[in-house]
Amino acid sequence: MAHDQVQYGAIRSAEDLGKLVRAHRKQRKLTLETISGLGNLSTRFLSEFERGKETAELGKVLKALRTLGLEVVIQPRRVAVPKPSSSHEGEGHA
Amino acid sequence: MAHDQVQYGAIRSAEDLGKLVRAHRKQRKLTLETISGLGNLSTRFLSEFERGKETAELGKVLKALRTLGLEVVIQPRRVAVPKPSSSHEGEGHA
DNA sequence: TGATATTTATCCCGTACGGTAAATATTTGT
DNA sequence: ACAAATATTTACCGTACGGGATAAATATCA
Repeated sequence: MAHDQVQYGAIRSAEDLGKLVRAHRKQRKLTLETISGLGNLSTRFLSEFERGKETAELGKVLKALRTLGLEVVIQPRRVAVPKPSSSHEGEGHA
Repeated sequence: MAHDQVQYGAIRSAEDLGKLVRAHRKQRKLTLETISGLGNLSTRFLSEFERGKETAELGKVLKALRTLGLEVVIQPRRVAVPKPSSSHEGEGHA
């Protein structure tokens, strides 16, 4: 699989966030080093963050998101919408 | 002023996030201790987080948000929309 | 004012994170 | 497919701080 479509949307965990970020970055063909330079963040941090590090620091996470052109929106949780239809989601664990 | 309306929406900084969270919690008349119990988070952490601690850990931040019934949405940054009109925004620092 | 909520201080263990270089993994060209 | 080029991960080390428990100090509310 080369490039699935990035699934922007609600985040439940650090892992979710990391995966989304990595997908977004890859899609734009940017390297960790590039982001590192643009955002003044270490590649080490970025690497761990994208792999779902729970203990990544908030400030750096926000900076990484901004650097990548991503926006964080907070809103009252919506009542889980059913789901249109797709075959291979990737929900995984309950 | 007792309770302004909580401004859900885009987050730019840890401070923004903390303020939003605190406003949301207050609006629901919940105490730090209550959230602490529900989310298994220390009141110390919650207090610092709501006051904008940049170094708060991502995992705990997400947990706090969930516990408060808030949802995090990530999306490509929208091109800054003009602004309808209001008097006292609170932009502040450049 | 009394009750309730939030902040601060103290003690302390565990680890985030920045360089840097080496080890791996992934991508690309032919 | 294979090798070369490029990207990502991992190991080391040391400094610095996160955050848990708990109690005392403040602040806020009714």
